[in-house]
Amino acid sequence: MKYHFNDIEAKWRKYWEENQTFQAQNNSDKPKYYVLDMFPYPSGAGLHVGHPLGYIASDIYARYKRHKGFNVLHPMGYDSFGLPAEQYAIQTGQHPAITTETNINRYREQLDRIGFSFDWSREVRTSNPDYYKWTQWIFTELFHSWYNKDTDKAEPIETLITQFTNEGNELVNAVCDEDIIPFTAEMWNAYDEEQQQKILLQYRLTYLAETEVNWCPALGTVLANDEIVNGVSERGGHPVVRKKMKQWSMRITAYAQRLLDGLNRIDWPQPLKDSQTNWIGRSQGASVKFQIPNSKFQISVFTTRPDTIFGVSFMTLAPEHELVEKITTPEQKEAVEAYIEQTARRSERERMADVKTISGVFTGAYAEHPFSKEPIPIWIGDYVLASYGTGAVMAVPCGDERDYAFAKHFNIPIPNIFDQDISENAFTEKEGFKIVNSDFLNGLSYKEANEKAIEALENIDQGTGKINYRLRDAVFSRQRYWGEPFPIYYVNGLPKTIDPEHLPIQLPEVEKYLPTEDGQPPLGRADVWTWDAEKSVVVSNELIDNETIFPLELNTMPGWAGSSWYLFRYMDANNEDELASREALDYWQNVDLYIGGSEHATGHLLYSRFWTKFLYDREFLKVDEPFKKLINQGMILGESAFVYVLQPKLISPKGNDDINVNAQVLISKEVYEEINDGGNIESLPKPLYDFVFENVKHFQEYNLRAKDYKINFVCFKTTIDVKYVNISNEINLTGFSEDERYKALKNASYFDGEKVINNQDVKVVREVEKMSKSKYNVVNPDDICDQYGADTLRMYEMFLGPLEQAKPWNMAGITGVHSFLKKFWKLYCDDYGLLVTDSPASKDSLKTLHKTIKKVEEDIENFSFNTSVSTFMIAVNELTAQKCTSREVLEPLAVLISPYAPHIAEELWSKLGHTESISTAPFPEFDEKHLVESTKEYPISFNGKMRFTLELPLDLPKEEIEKAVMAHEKTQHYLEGRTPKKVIVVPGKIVNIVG
RNA sequence: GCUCAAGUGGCGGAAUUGGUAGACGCGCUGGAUUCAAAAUCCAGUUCUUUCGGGAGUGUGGGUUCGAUUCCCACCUUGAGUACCA
Repeated sequence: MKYHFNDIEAKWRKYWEENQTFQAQNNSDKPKYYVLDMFPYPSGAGLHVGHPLGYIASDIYARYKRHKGFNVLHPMGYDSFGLPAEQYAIQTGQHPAITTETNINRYREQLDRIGFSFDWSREVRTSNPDYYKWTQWIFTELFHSWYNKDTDKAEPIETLITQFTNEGNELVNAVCDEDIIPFTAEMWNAYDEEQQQKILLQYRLTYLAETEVNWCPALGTVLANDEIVNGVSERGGHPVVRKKMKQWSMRITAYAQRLLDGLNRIDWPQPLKDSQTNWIGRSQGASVKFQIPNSKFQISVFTTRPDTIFGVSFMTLAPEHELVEKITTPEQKEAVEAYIEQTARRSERERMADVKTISGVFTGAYAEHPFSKEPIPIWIGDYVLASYGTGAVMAVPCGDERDYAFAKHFNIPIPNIFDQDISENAFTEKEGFKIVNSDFLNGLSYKEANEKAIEALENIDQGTGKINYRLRDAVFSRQRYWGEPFPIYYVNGLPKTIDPEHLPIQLPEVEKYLPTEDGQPPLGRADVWTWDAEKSVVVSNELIDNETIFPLELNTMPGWAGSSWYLFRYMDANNEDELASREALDYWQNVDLYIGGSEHATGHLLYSRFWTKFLYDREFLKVDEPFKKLINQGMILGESAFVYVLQPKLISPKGNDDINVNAQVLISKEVYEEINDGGNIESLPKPLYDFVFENVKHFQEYNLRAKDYKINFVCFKTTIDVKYVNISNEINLTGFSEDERYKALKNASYFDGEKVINNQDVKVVREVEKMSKSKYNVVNPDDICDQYGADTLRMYEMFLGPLEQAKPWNMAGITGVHSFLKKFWKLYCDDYGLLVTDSPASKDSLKTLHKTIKKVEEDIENFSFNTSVSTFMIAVNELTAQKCTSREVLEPLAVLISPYAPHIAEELWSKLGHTESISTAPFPEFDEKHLVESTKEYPISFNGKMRFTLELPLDLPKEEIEKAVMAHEKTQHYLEGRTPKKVIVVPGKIVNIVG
């Protein structure tokens, strides 16, 4: 019986599928455990070896938990709405649903080959109407909710209407729009329906608003802040401009504090928590109002340093600030307008890149200091951002570096309110100083002055303590086709939701996936995209009468809509009446272990926490955090392959024509660096020179045009697709024949440093880069499975190093893991059959087994999967040496390894006579008694250096150990005649002789 | 610039509370088997050495009988972030 991994793996994949081995039950006496992977976007490129890394880790954990007696939910699905399918549709006219389906099937085939224990009966796809029905439903729930700051949670909009009806809005403490007009109960009741709806829209958790958005003309859509990197779109790198549009927004800011607080209760990597904390950007301080004398205007600012209020020597407004044009004096008008124009012309990119230049202009206006009543000049400057805080700052040059630089640049006074030196730099510390020159704050510390200043501001009604967040409300509309349609239609321009019983509102057919000519989103092209409010059906656009038949929303939802709640759908994936049943939600609660990449830190992971908290507030869920524990798996990098090429050329006397001579030579990196510049062939090493000269001359004999041309050459580095490179970094040039890209290289020669030789296997130079199709360094897991099997792939991916660490994919070690599995197999059977016997195991074998149980269990609990692979290797090496054939050792060993290498474990398990899947077997129990030793190999150190070991009984007392060591002949040798000053004996550990 | 993480053989990496540095695997060297190769098996493999030893976990200090592990300073690399008032 040989280890035919391909047959074995196919057999067990089939068995698991037919027997639904990994189907989770929604009611069970066992404790529950929910293991989830971040679901993939099914791209056309398929999976590469980097994708399954996290899936393998979570699968090992899920299988381990099953052995440990848990009812495990371990599902998989697809985040199947998204841009690439739509881009492809635009280019080819192919419906995105079709490409998506094809891609999903490819993913599924690839996933299946690796032997994951997913419960596929619960698969979800965000683009499936049965699924997005509930995404739409959650949207309507958000629409019909408001955030009550008094109860600190979301409530149904009805509770707000009741308050309006009874007492108006003055006592309402809600998270809402800023420009709310106060009204009484009488006024509310007198408003017509339309007026009331307009007001309610200012309170809803999802609302329509003119928003300044990041518009990407090239993609024809709005992007979220986290979809923009360095001022260009994350996908495609297209420029992004600011533009005002009517958009759906989500009032995530209502949850800012709770999103922050929740971080303390979840087990996530610190860097991830840090980036959410930064993204939310809480800062505590005060809001201060500065009056502009002789006018009705006042400037409101936010400051984190109210203690420095007496250090204010000017104010700066963002150029976009609405007061700028109102307060600018006639004398300064020209300069101000010129400056505004100048900043508007600068692109976001420029403004970001250029942090050094200080610019600004005086408006001519003055504000009044709230305490000293001194006039304060008001400037504008583009270092103040319109989108943060109030778009205005009180500038304290002695305590803030930007204010300091600005003041220095424009010769504005810098009053010092610290007992510190500020002649060179601003003093920005918050400790180790006393306030001076500050009236009633003199002599106080930061903390004392802060409190006192806020109190004083509140007393004169010029300010109040305030907490500010950097987090903005999330724009929720996308001008896209391939996304969830909004369940919204418009009556007189006011949005109304479609009742839940009529959901889902399915995506309409369109003939093209582009925006319309007049700039409407692609859904503007649909002919049947109108809501009949009486019959509750989508009907043809011609029927719009705005009485019973109304236009539907043309935007679609963003990618994060479907992924914000999918974890709950898996709990009851096929439920047609609810998002998931109450019982399923109560039983599974939330995800115990979530594994995925760190790129979702401020997108998916923040939004899904927000939606979970909302669903919790509205009592659909019993938990308010989606993912209890989260692990970021490190990226697997590709090892791109390169060769250096010398290309001989012929150049016409005038230099206006050149011909590549088909006599390329591959050269080493060293030679390349020497002759890098190209040019005259006289500079080449002799053998190369001869080769080039001979070939070019030969060429010229047959090409009369080139007769007078000058011989020249260029050198370049070129990428070789890794599929042409073998495990020893060699490429076979003849293997190139069918690939257009390498046609020119097919017949290239090779210069080995001494001579030019023909058509040899050449070694490539490797460089570590991100694994991607465009870098030709993608390794497909299917190929590994073909060659070595899924069990080898699984173990090797784990063996590469710690899960969280980024590491390059290097095939060099895979043979070691593969031969380990062969060796493991040989423990159980040889060519003639099963070797396992019922004879009792030796003491040593039991020790090996229990040592392994202990280590593997600890490793899995600590997610240290790489070290358990080594542990298995050691165990197999030892058991092979011990010639162990005992069932009492080999049977538990098969269970131990089954989370890692499930196929081989199942096969051996059935050979051992079991009829049920090994996944039902309990995890072996560790028994300390097999590891108890009677003696210890004591390391004997001299001044901390280990010199030799000495075996002594473990129960030997300290004094006896010392005696035995001192009596040893080697001790005298290492002492070299010295008398030891001290002998440290730690029983069971070590002996150290000092002196 | 700021924040965080990490620096260990030729390579990936191991070392649980401070206690035998380099487990395990790759690669390399030598050997067995073979007509030969693959595969398999055995031995060796941190550096250095006058073969007694000596040095050694990014660098320099410190604490300790003893430091890869703890503390301080610095260097390098990687990741995130970017005028946040």
